[in-house]
Amino acid sequence: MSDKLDPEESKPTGATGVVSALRQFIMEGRYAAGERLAEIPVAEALGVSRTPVRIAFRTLEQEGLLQKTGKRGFVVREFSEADVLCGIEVRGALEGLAARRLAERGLDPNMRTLLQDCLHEGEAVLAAGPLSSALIERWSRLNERFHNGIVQATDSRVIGDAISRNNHLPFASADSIVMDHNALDKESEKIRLAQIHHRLIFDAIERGESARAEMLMREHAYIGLRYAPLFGLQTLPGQPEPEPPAKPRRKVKTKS
Amino acid sequence: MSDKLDPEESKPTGATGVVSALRQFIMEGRYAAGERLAEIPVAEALGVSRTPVRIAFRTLEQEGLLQKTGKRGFVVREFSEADVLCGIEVRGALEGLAARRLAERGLDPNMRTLLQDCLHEGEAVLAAGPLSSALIERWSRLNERFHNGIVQATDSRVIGDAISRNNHLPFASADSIVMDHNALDKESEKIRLAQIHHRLIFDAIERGESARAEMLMREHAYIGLRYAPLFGLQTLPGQPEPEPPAKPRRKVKTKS
DNA sequence: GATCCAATGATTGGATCCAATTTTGCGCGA
DNA sequence: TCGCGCAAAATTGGATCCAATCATTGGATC
Repeated sequence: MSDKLDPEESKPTGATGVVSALRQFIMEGRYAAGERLAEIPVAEALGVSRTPVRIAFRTLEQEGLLQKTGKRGFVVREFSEADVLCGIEVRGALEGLAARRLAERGLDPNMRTLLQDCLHEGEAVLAAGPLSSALIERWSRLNERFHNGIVQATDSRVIGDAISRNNHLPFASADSIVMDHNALDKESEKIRLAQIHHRLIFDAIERGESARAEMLMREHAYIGLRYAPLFGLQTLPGQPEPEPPAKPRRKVKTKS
Repeated sequence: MSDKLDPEESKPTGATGVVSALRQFIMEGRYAAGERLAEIPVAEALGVSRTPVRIAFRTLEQEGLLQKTGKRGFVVREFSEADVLCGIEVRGALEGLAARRLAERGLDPNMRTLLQDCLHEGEAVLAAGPLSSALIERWSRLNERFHNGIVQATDSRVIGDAISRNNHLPFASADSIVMDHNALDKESEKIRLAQIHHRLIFDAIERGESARAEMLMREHAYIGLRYAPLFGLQTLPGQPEPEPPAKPRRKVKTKS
């Protein structure tokens, strides 16, 4: 409750609290990419002892946000544009796998109604007039339920765990689609398209069209990145590069 | 050096040593699936203090080998047959993604020679007469180099990290193909087929046939599991189930 | 006899202390 | 002036100690 955004006063509760506090600090840029993190300063900044910080460092290393540097210490990992694309493609591959399996094994009634609820909720959001922050919040929740639902409908936690770990990367989660609250009209187009994707994915799953379900889900993952230029949106909030039109950068031709 | 398999005498060096020791204990079944692990007994068994054990528990939890139980303590996670299949499919999806990207972006000369070396080495292993444990070891190494090479040729560590994390599951790594040292003739057939897969994958990558490279890599992942009955081998070493011939277990039909 | 409450034991989480290793800084010599 | 080496400080890893919380068992009461 008290670990919101107080500068130096928030004592995170427990080691998990330290992990989430550090995650937040890294995402906010308070610990810049490439910066070295030592245990003692971080412990003092958070008002805890070194022990939970040490555990948190290892956890964040496994999550991929920190990186061992040489023999001693950790640095905040920096992510390139290629990393962002890879993270999104990994999510597409894994969620696509889940969708395919679901299409092959069939949808149980509970999951069917859950997904349909998400579709109806999506229609409601789109019908509710011009996009607002509250509507984005509603969309975000239903989007999360839709994606989580498909993943959890798998009969094993293995895929879900892999997706969760990938989602620890700050840009790779399905919830990081809508960003620009200043271009709501353009974001609205993106949500409209995402809703169409959801309908098509549900439809393909229900019909048992597993290959189509997989491919639609993989394409759906690109919606936050590759679709942005379609609507006059920037790819990444911080970086102004709108997308080089065509990069035929094949490094080496097959020597025939 | 000293942490091999001495019952109660091996002091693992460092926290990472504790992690690998526990991993080994879990794989060997010394800590059975579902068994609860407490810090103090494990620390005493390993001859270290509780601190590295605590860190190791968190690490193994992230890796998926341990699981929080209620409010207190960890249990060794148990994996179903569905989990095994999922782990293999996840690897196929991710390595397939890597192969596709590699086919699309082109192969740089170093990687090309590395992969070709693996192919030549594979031919040499197959030409070296009847399969032996030493040859299996050679195959295992080249197989690892081949798979790692394709993954690391990606221009981002994100896919490789995801695969590494998946490979922490004891059954999901590409190196867990060959198991049965008592049916070497049959395993030899599997290696022969895997070598063909490798050649085809390399060929598809080199020709830029990205979709084909991806699909071949995904299929290749099944070789340890789905291909076993083809050669009269058991699917899993411990479990005698050779594969139910056909399971049309679609749970719910689409109500048309 | 059963159920609920309390007390004690067990176990985990955090803090501090100690040792080991690495890094940095300063001085001396070439 | 540059490089090498030694020493000191900083930082990390491990061990132990203390507090807090959860579980189990025993007793008492209904």
